[in-house]
Amino acid sequence: MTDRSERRAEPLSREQIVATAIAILDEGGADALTFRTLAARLATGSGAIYWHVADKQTLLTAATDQLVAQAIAHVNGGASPNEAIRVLALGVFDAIDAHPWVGVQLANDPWQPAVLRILEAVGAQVTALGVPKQARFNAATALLRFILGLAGQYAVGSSRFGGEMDRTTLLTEVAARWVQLDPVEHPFVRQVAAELSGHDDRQQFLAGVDLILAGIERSRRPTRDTSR
Amino acid sequence: MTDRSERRAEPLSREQIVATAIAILDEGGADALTFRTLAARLATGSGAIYWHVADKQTLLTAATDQLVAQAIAHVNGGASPNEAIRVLALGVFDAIDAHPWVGVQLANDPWQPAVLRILEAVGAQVTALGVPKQARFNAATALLRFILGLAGQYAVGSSRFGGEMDRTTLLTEVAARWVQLDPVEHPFVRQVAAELSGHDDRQQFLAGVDLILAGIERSRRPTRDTSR
DNA sequence: ACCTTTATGGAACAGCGTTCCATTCCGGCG
DNA sequence: CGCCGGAATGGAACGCTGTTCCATAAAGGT
Repeated sequence: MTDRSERRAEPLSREQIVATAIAILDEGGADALTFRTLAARLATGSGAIYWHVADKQTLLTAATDQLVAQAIAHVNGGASPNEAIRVLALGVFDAIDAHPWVGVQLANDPWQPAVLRILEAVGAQVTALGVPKQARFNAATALLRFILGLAGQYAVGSSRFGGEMDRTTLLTEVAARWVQLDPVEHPFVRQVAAELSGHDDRQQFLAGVDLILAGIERSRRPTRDTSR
Repeated sequence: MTDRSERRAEPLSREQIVATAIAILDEGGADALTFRTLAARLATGSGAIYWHVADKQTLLTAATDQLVAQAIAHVNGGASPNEAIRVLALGVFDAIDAHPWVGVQLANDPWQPAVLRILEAVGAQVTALGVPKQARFNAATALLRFILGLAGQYAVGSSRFGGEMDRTTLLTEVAARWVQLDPVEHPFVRQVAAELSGHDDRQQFLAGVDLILAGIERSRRPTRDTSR
C-alpha cells in the first residue's frame, strides 16, 4: 500500500510458527488452524508465513513430529522390551489424548516423520524381544497399525464434536446410539454398547497392545494351531 | 435467470447421486469429488443435490457404507471363525485396494455405519471363537483398529500421489527414501526398507491379522507370562 | 555507495462447501 | 375443472479456505 511500517522487532522463525500453530490447534482443534488465524496471532500477513513454511501440510507434519518426538523421547528405560513397548504405546496414546488433532494428522499421512519415529522405536523393541529378522517387519508394523488405528479412533472426538464435550460424555452418547440399533443386524454392537460408556480407553488400548504382544510371543514359540 | 427449461426427464435420487459420487471418486480420488463436478456429471446444479443429501460428509459416509457392505456381505461361510475373520479382513483390504478413498474415509470417521458393520462382523466371529464375554470387546476392537490402521496406510497412496502411480512404484520410492535416513537415528527403518519394495501388502496384512488371532487364542489359554 | 539477498505483509485469485431463492411441476382438494 | 401448497430443481451468491503475487523494506557483501 502507501506507507509501510518498519521491519518487525522479533523476526519470524519456523520454530515460532510451529509453536503458535500447536497452540491454536490445542485451543480450537484441527479446523481452527488457518493461515489467517495463524497470521493474526503472529501479527503478520499470511504471505510472510510461506517464507518459512512450504505449505499447510508441512506445518501440520512439523507440529505432529514435534509432539510425537516429545512423547516417545523418554522410552529407553531399562525395562523389558514388552514393558518398553507398553510405555511407548501409552506415550503416543497420551499425546493423542492431550492433542486430539495429532490423531487426525497421524492417521492421514502414514509416512510422515512422526510415524517413522514410532515405527523406529517399536522396531527397536521388537528386535530386542528376539523376534527373528524376517518376522520383525510384520510384528512392528502390526503394532504400528494398531496404534495408528487408535489415532483414527480419536480423530472424531475432536473434529466431529469440536472438543466441546469430554471423552466420557462422548462415549455415553455413542453407546446410547448403539443400543438403539437393530438387534437383528447388530447384535454384537448392541451387546457391547453397555461396556462402552463405563470403560477406560487407556486400559482397552493397553489390552490390545498386550494381545498383539502375546501373538508375537506365541508365534516365536509355535504350538499346534487347532484353528486352521 | 429469465427462462427456465422444463423439469428433468429422470428425477434425481439419493441412490443415483451416491452411485455417481462413487464413480467420480474411483476415477479421480478423494479430491476429485466436489459438489460442482458432481452436479456437472448429473447435469444439474449444486443446490439440487442438497435436497437429497444433507452435506458432503453424509455423501461420503453413504458411499463408503455401500462399498463396505458389499465387501463383507459374503463372509458367513461355514469355515472356522479364524478363517472367517481372515476372509472378512481381506474383504475390507481388497475394497480399500480397489477404492483407496474408502481408506481415507474409514480412517477419518470411526463411528460411521461402515465401521459399525465391520465391528459387528468381527464381533460375531470373535464370539464364535469362544472368547469369554468380557474379553470380546477388547479382542474385536483390537482387530478393528488394526484394520482401520491399514485404512490409514492406504489413504496416502491415492491422496498424496493422486493415483498416478501404482502401489509397487510407490513402495519402491518410499523404500528409496528410507535407505537414505540417518543410520544412527533410524537403524530399524533403514534395515527394513529392503523388504518394503519387494513385499506383498496383502500377505503382510494377513500376517498381522494372524498375529492378533494368535494373541487372542493365547489369552484364552493363558500360560505364565515371562515378560512382565 | 551500490546492488543482491532475505524477509515482510497485504491484496488478489481460484476453488471449495453451503445457502438462498426464483422457478417449475405434481398431486390432492374444493 | 381450477387452484394451490409443497416437492424438487438449478443457478447465483456468500463466506471461507490455501496459495500466489508483488511492492516494499532492511541487511549484507563488495
